[in-house]
Amino acid sequence: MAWIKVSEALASEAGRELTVKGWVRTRRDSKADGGLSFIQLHDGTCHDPIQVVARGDLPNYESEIARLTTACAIEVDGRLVESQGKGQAVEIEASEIRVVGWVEDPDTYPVPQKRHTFEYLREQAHLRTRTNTFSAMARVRHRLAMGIHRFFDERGFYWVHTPIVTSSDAEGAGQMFRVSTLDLMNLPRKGDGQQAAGKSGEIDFSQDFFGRPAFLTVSGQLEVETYCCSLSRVYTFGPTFRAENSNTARHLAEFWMVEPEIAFGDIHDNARLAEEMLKFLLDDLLTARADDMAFFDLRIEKGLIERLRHVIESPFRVLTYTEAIDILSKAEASFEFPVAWGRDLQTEHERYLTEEHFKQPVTIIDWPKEIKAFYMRLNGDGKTVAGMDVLVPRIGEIIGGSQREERLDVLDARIAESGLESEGYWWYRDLRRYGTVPHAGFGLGFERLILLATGMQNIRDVIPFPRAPKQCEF
RNA sequence: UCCCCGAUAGCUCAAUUGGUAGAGCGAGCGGCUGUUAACCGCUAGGUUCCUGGUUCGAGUCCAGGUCGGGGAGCCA
Repeated sequence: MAWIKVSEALASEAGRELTVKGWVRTRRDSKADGGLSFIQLHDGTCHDPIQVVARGDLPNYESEIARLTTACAIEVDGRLVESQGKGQAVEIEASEIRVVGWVEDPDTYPVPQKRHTFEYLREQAHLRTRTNTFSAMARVRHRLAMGIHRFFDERGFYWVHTPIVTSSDAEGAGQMFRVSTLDLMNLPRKGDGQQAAGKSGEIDFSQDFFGRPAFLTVSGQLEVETYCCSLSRVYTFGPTFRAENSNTARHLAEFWMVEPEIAFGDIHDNARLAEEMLKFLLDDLLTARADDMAFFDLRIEKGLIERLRHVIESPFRVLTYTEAIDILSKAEASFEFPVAWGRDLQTEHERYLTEEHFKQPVTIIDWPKEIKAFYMRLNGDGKTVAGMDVLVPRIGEIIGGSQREERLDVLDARIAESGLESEGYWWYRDLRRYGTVPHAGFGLGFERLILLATGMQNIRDVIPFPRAPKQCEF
């Protein structure tokens, strides 16, 4: 008999002989018809389990089948039949059930079939994917990741594998994780040839693995710009690391980021690309994972699907920072932090704009240069730069991007203003020396996209093994 | 990093002024039923987060720590 996925079995016509393999969700027994058991079997290929009917006359019924508990792994041979009961169209009439793996102690199995808090399941990250929510999350995450590749591939973008280990500190913004093979108990010091613990003086990184300080990347942007200035349309998609001691439901120390970069494009092309991408991804997800999305809509956030459709169907509101400040200063809401031109927007301001004033995603462009990174293109007014933040309800900032400064003299001035050393950016400056071109790009926090798409509240629940301050189990 | 809250059975939570630690869910056994968030009965299950202190007596009060949650900052 052909071994098929549960998803395929559920979509098949009755009468088919088949084999399915998976894990028991529940077993219910009945004394009817000489005894039988109903087993809900799940293999992760779709949201719904399939019901297996095991008759009492199966040879191992008393010895094994009647002792199956949640999470036992089994193989089932049988025939797909129309279900006599309500709740499912088809079920499997088992002709043979083989137990592959038992659960050693059902009483202490960490994830029995009952409600659990997400906080508890986080401590059981190796088992939580056996629950409805986390298997749905895994399928949604996969679909969104594949959607990102498909979206860009269909539009002629090349996926560039920017390095994880880097010596440049991208924006000088985020705290970085150091990568080193030096002996922490005996660090080499500058000054003389002798190495001795406790000696004063700076650490001599020339003796480190790379011969210089190295870190985990906080962004692939600077590197991907080099490919953009040759391949025209590129993107990175990979893990990113921030050593910030931030403990919130929206931050991770290790997260995945999508960073497209387009040549011969400006801030408006950039904003359009961001909007088109988000809409494509959400629309594709609602179609391809309708089963899981219905679950999130029912159990995680009521009205989720309707809200996502609203995001897909209504144009994003694009406005300048100056306009945003104007709206906020006229707002009747009372803010904890003051609203004034030149100050960064606080979370409460972002939420007001996207949740209360516009009630849809908002793209804010043209920010004061003092509060944005050095590489953002200086506008004609000399006061603002072509930066861009996309804000969405409930999440806040989901995308941050900009048109890049392509003029070498302006870039050098901005590097100097920002107090950075221009030497480290020699290769970044070279892009402006040899065939410079207007270009733009943005970074999308992949896990924040998943929060938006699923209605989940905590970012640690939309990545398989979350890494955060004091959290690196598994 | 800052502010607030919390930690008691496998899980979620009770426990009055400091005085014998309980329930629901889950689990095991039995009953009933083409069951499906099943239902009914019985049973088992505890170093009350850690260290120290106050007290005749601490789950409860005090100090320090660890971990978790909510909010903020920073950001994606």
